[in-house]
Amino acid sequence: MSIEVIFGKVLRNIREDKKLSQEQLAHLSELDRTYISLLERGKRRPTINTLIALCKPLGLKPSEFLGEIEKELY
Amino acid sequence: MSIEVIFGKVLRNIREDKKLSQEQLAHLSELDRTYISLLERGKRRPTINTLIALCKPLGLKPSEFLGEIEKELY
DNA sequence: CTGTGACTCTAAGTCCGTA
DNA sequence: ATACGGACTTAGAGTCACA
Repeated sequence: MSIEVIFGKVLRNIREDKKLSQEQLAHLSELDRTYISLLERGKRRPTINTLIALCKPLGLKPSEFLGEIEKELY
Repeated sequence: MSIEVIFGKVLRNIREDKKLSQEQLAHLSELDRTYISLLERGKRRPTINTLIALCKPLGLKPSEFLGEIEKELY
């Protein structure tokens, strides 16, 4: 599975765990609502800056987020 | 300090620890030599795909790489 | 071996909307 | 609340010649 699809699945899992809507996460991370949707569906490859912006309101470290992705990669 | 500048410093540190030239790392990660240079000077914000491509030949996990960045951020 | 400017092309990311 | 599409602006991907 591609990196971006795995990224999207991890993002969705974490977001739903935190009981946040895409709209709420978009507002908190200062990103667009439709862009969060694109990311979760594996349609975009975020920059590390975007990753860090997303992690802040989700309450976990970027390294922890990537750790989740690595579980699927290797 | 901006994320991309920190990223560049971390990348350079790790690369030099591994005794690799930019040219060697470029070849191993299948990226362009001048692009490595841009990254190390903080002129680009890499996607997570680029980060993962760089980590493979450097022999560390992307999450470990981001851990180094977090040390400077927080 | 590396920095840099210039360049093209592609994708990131936004904003409007509809269902 | 989310998926999806179109149109759009900005910035990264990727390369080259030259210092």
